[in-house]
Amino acid sequence: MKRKVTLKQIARELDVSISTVSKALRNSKEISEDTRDKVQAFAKLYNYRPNNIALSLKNRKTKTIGIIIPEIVHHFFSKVIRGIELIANNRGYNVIVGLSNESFSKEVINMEMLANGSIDGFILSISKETLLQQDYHHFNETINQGMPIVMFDRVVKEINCDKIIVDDFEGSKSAVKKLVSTGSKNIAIITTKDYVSVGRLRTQGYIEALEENKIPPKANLILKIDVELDSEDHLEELENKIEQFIRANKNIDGIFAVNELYAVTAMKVVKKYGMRIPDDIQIIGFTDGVLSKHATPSLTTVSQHAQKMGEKAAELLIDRLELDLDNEIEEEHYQTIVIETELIERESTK
Amino acid sequence: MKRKVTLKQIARELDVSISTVSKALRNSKEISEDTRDKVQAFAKLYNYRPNNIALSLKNRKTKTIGIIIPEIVHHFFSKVIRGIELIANNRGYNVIVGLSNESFSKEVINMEMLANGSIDGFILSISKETLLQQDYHHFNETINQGMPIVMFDRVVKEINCDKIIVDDFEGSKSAVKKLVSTGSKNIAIITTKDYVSVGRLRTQGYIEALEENKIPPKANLILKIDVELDSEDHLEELENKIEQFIRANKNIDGIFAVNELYAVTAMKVVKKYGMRIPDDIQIIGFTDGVLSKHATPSLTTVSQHAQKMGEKAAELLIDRLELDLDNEIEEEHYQTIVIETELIERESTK
DNA sequence: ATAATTTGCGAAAACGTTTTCGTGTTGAAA
DNA sequence: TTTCAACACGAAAACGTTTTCGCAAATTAT
Repeated sequence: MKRKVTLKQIARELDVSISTVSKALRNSKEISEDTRDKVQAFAKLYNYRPNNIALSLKNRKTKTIGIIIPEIVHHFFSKVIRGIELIANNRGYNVIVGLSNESFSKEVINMEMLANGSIDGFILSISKETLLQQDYHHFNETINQGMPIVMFDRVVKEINCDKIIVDDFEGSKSAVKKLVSTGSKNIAIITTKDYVSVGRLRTQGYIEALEENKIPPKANLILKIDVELDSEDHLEELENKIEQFIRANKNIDGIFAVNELYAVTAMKVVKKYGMRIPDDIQIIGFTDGVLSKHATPSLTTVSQHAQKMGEKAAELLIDRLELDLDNEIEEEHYQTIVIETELIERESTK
Repeated sequence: MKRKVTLKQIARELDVSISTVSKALRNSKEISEDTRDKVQAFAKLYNYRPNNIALSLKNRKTKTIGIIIPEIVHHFFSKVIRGIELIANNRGYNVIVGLSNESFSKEVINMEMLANGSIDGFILSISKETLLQQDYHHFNETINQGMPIVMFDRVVKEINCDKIIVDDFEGSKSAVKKLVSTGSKNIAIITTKDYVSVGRLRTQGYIEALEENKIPPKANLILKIDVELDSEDHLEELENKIEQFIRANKNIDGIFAVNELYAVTAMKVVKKYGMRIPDDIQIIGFTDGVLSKHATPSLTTVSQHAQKMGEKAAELLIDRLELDLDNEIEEEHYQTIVIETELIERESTK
């Protein structure tokens, strides 16, 4: 087992100084051709690679991006990561992932762990618990220490930073409009409680779409699910809630669900009651995940372009990181980029 | 914007030496109670946190694990990551993720990037292209440099390292046995080409289960899919292949598919042909992902306990990392841990 | 009062780089 | 022959830690 070779070892072996080795490897003109060749040959032979940690310390930047997300076993988030990783890698950055697991304290701890020099900046989506408690001090502290943050999807207006969001409002509106235009009269929405910003926005889009079509929204057609039921362990309970809801409103002929899970669960219930999709009832979901694509019938859905969100987030962050280097004048101009949604029509709508 | 405070700054501010500050913060007995309190108060006030990079350089370990996987938008892999992250975090490690995207060169580049000091060890699953080319030099080089590797799921016997695998052979055998015992006579398998080790093993399990039940395996009931068709872009082609296969073998009354995608696609085709599941034909998949759970009918499947695989991998790696510290005697005793599979029975079987 | 010990702290090295500055040697110009 | 520039290289600082060692002052033991 040969350990990694360092400049010092090469220097000793070749009987020159460390600085000479370093310069020779970087093709400095200061070094004679002779020594340069000799050093480079030796370095190649022993497969020398500069130590990243030492470079990070010296340069005071790590070329690493920290990602904090609530959950990784999730089509949307993993697609975002893929987008981030793609861009990051192309631009010479690595990606380090922390999971908050929807918990406030894990989010804080994870961020503190990474903020102490391990990374150059964050890309994150806020945990539900944090949104609920509305405690954002850790974001501000991080930013105040000069570490940029880019938030995506679950963002919050209280924090001043770059943001990538999906147009939840318009996306949801277009989905509901589609239901209206294809003949649904009693359109229900299955959404989250309001403190989840994306849920709230999608609910608003639903209401506005109805109003624009002169359909008065009815409170009993709005089902707000508690986020606790989102996890895979509470599938049954979720199903029960939706079943009750549908049984209590037999006249529903269109459902807009704010995520995939709600949509497929609704579909299951609807099928159980013998209603035909899309003839008797149309369904549209949000997030173009693997469930929508492979459901039977396949699910019409609002695509969020998750991967593009990740790519944009990475670009924004890296741009800011590399801009900070030159312009030490802090360009405190934060952007919020809206990624357009797209209605992907499949079999669950007419 | 206040930059992160360092020992040096605290020292200057309090008019003591850097070493005094360092010792005071670590509650060294060398330092008087007076100075200790003073330093600690000051550090707390300015929210001092030691710089991870400096620590990494000094200690020559980063407390970071590198993960290389072929694809992150994949239920199995993201569950593994979740398991790794869980254990890693509990034991004070971070996790840095690289994606090979099933490509040999990206795998090599990613590993080289991380191996230069950024991480203490690897957890990885080999890309299909690497398996195809059978070029494993990068693994050996990494190991030779004293950086431990733990492989999971897609492993290879040529490399000497810790491994976590699923019992593909037994898992597949038990699935096929289940089909036999519930009355299927003509059982087909939809699998991958043989160079994907897990595909090969599952095919072997299928054959052995048949033989143990005195059913002669028939070549025409074995469909080997080219991995190129696995991506989401080739769904149609995959579906066509499976459709042809089923049409050519109308007597099939049981299907064992070596992954979720093949299983749900087969299900789709079967339903299209008006066959009832499980009455006319039973289906079992492999990998307990979100598709199996939410398919209609829900899919009986062989669960691989992906999260547990990740946890075990992380434990194995960290154990070795922390053992190396004390015992500089290299305990070159590598383990291969087999995670038992579990047949999760749902609606697609009798 | 002297010797021995303890106490409290600082200097410096080390981890692996890059880079600035200084310096001795060489060759050419004066 | 003297003067100067070019050349080729080394020493040292810096990034932020931890830790070993040394040393003066204070305290205790003789």
